Amino acid sequence: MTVTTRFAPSPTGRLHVGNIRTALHNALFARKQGGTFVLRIDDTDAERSTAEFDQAIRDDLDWLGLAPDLVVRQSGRFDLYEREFERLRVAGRVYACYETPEELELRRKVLLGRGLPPVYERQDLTSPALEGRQPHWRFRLDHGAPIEWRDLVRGPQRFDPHLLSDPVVRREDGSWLYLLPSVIDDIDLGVTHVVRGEDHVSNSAVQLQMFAALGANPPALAHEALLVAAEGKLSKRLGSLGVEELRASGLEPMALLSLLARLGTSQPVEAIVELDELAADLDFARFGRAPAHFDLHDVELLNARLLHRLEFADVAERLPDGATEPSWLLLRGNLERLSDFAAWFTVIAGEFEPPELGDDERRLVAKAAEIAPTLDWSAGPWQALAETLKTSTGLKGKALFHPLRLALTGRESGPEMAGLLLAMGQDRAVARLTTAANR
RNA sequence: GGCCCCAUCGUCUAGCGGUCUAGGACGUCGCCCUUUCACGGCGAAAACACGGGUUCGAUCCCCGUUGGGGUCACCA
Repeated sequence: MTVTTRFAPSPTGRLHVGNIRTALHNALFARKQGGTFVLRIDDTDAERSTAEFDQAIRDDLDWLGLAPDLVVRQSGRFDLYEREFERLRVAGRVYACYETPEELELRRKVLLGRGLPPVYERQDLTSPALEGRQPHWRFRLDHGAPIEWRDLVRGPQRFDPHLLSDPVVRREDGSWLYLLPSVIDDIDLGVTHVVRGEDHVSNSAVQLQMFAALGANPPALAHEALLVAAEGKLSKRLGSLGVEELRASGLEPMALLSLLARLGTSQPVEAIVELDELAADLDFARFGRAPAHFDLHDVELLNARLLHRLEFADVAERLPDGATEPSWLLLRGNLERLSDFAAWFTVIAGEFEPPELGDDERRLVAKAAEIAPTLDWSAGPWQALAETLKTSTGLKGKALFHPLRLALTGRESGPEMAGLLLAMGQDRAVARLTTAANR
C-alpha cells in the first residue's frame, strides 16, 4: 500500500506552531514510508479564505523544508462534492433542516441548562411551519452501533453516536462545511493516514460514518495530543506563536522541527540536521497522550546546538562574502543564530571599535602592543605572546587573558584565542592592541 | 453539565505486580579541557499528585478526590 498523508489548513491565517507540528508529522510519515505528502488547501469558506494566506502557507512550508508533493484546493473541487452529496441525499444519509441558528442556539442552552449534552434533535420533517424556508443539510448519523477505531496514538476508540449531533454539511446558500468535503477528498486522493490534533477526535468519529456511507475504507487515524504553553494553550484558534515571528527571529527551521518532531514523544529531543533522520524514527506508538509544553527557549537552545554541528557547505551561501571554511569551523561553536556569524567574522576579517579598558588592563594591552609586532605569526603567536607577557608582568590566568580577549575581540567570551589570533593576522592584532591601549 | 484523554525528576518521557536503591533526554549544578571565557567532554542533584481498596507484595490493577487537556458550531 502506498502511503498518502495530507495537511489541510484553511487559508485564513498564517501557520503557527501547532499547525507546523501537524504538517511535520504528516510530511515525516509520508517520507518515512516513501509515500506522498499532499497539501490540501481547505478554502471552502470563501468569506475568510484569501489568496495571500494560500500563498503564505506554501511559502512557509517551503521555508520549513516541508514542501508538499501535491497541492489541491477544495474550491476547485465543488463538482465532485456536488455529485457525492447527491448520492448521500438520494440514499437518505443527508437530509434537509430548517431551524435557524437562533433556534438551535436556544435549544442548546436549554439542554445544557438541564445538564444534558447539547446534541441536535432531529425534527419532524413534515412540519408545515417549515414551508417556504430554504434548507440547510445534515448528515444522518447511524445510531445503530458504536463508532470504533484503533487510533495510532490513542489506541482503541469508541463513540456512542447518540451523543453526537448530525453534523451540518451544507448551508442554505449551497456552500460547504468542512466535514464532508474533507472525507470526499480523502477518498478521492487516496489518503491512507490522517494525522491531526486530538481536537478532531469527535470529528473523526462522525467522518468514519461518512466514509462508510460513501462506500470507502477509512484511512488510519492518528490523533496527537495538543501542545500547551506556559501562557496558555497553543491550539490553532487561540493566540499562539506564528511562523512569521519564527522566521523573523532568525531561527533555523530544523531547530524548530527537531523540537516539534519529538516533543511529547519518548524520543529524546536533539538538534537534528536532516529531515530524513527525523522521519526515520517517527513512531506514533511513541507519542504521549498528555499535552506537552512547548517552550520557545528550547528552540533557541536547539538552534545553537544545530549551528555548532552544521558544516560549512550547509551554510556557505548564507554567510557573508569572504567567509571561508576555516573561519566557519573556528566560529560556529559560539553562534546562537546564524546571523551572529557576521559580527564574529568582522573580528577576524574586518574592523571594529575596541572597547574602553580600565587602567590596569590598558597597561597590559600596551605591553602586548609592543610585543605583538616582534612575533613570528606563522609559529602560532598566542602562546609566545602570553608567555612573554606573563614573565614581564607577573600576571596569569584571567587577569592576563581577559583584557587581551577584550581588546582583540571586543567580547567577554568566544573561541580560543590561539585560533582567533592566527585568523585575524598580525596587522589587525597589532592595530587593535594599539588603539585599545590608547583609548 | 455530558462524553473522551492524561497524571513519574523543573520539562519531554521509560516503566506494562516483585528485576525500582525508578532508567534516558533537555535544562540546572559540579569537574575536566581552555595557562581566561565560550564550545566540547565527563559526572552529580532531581520524580512515582492525594485517599481508599485488590494482593504475600503496588509506580504498575480497581474506585474516588484533586489537577491538567480536548470536545459537545450553519469554524476548520
